[in-house]
Amino acid sequence: MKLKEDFFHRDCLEVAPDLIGKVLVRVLDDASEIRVRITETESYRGEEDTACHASKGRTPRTEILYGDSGKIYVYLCYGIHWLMNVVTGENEFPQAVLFRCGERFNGPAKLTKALEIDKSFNGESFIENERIWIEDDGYVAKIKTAPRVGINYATEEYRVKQWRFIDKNLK
DNA sequence: TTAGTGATATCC
DNA sequence: GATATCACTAAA
Repeated sequence: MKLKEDFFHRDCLEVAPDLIGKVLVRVLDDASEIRVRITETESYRGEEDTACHASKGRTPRTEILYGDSGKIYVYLCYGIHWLMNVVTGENEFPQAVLFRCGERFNGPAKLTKALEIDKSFNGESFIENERIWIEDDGYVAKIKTAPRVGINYATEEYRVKQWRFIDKNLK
């Protein structure tokens, strides 16, 4: 069953753990299909979250975070790596969930590389998309939380937040 | 531990 | 126009 907009139209702190165990389906240009179970996500929530890209205000890049839930936010990190997020929650409230890790893949950039994600996906949606979507196959994950990683620039208050979600059954 | 890489934001 | 920054990876 494909996830609909309802699923994404909630607070990212609800969506992120719910995405654990879901299946990310990607159809490549040659029509081959890749299915990856999501094992790790992180929430980035609001302008007051100093780890969130939107914390410095609304810019052309972060504009999408203020937009419709279910949209894909892809951005280039360190000049090499594409990281993929999905926008969640209400319009005008910038928040997103980062896909950090999937089954067989450790690391957000390996994930996007394997799935051949690039900036052409930025602004696309997971809802009613022919190239990429997310399915619920009934698998129920055991969720464990942890502090987010790679956000040393954030303030102490937000560095310690347990906004990283991992499937305890794997790892 | 460090180099590589390039879009973005921020400073002229 | 210039430069500092960055939610990473691979090689050593």
